[in-house]
Amino acid sequence: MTQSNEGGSEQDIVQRECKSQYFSCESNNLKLGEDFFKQPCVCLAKALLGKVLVRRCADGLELRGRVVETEAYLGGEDKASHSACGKRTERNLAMFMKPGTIYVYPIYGIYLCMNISSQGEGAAVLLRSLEPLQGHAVMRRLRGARRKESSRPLKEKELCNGPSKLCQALDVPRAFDRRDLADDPDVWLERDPEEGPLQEGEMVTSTRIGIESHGEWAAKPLRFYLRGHPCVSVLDRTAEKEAGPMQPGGQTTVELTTNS
DNA sequence: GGTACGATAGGCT
DNA sequence: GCCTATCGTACCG
Repeated sequence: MTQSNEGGSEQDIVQRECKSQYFSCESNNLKLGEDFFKQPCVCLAKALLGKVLVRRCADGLELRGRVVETEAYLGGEDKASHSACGKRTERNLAMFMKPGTIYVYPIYGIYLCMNISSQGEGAAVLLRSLEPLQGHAVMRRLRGARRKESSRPLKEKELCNGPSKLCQALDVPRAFDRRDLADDPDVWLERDPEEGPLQEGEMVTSTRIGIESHGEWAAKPLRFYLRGHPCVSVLDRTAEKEAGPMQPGGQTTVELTTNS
């Protein structure tokens, strides 16, 4: 039995979300072009925070999620990068393509991760988590596909709070590898019309996740997330303390609509 | 609520 | 044999 606060079938929910005045489907003026991606890896990783990833599905339905956590993989001397020491393979070729190129790779056999090529040889930004904005019902179905039917329902903040979860929730396939995020009908990035520039203290800088085996590069401050945001995958309380007290109004306040 | 653990799976090198 | 994860479960406060 599926249950929703708003009631109605999945189709109803989809219709309602699509009609939301907040999400105009004619939002070309919000779309980020190639110039946005043409910046150094760390700058792009920070600039992506607060931007909105849009996925237009085959049936025309649009799914949206706000980027709340990223990691920079620099290439070259960055030992944790797939492109460390300039290593170029069939798998990671997208990292060396023009800024804005999508790099999708499979991990642990069953999952995918989505990156965006930046300026810099072999450099790319990993998208680690999103705040679901539009298409929750579809995201929930996509995320539930691989879970046991008996398992507890996912909370809204759990739909996209991990690099492979967001690929599942937004139906990002391996076939998106090497496609251009600045010029693709199925997937793109938008500015959030409601969001101003990041306030001081609103971003946390931390270490990257899951790369413990890479020695000193595991300790580099190359992960960035929106402070206090419920959809961040892994919190770093130490880094948050070192960043000092939260500015008044500096905390990211988010109202998630269901099952929070 | 959180944290920690083992099991999982397939492609890449 | 390693991997930029995730899930279900157990256990703790």
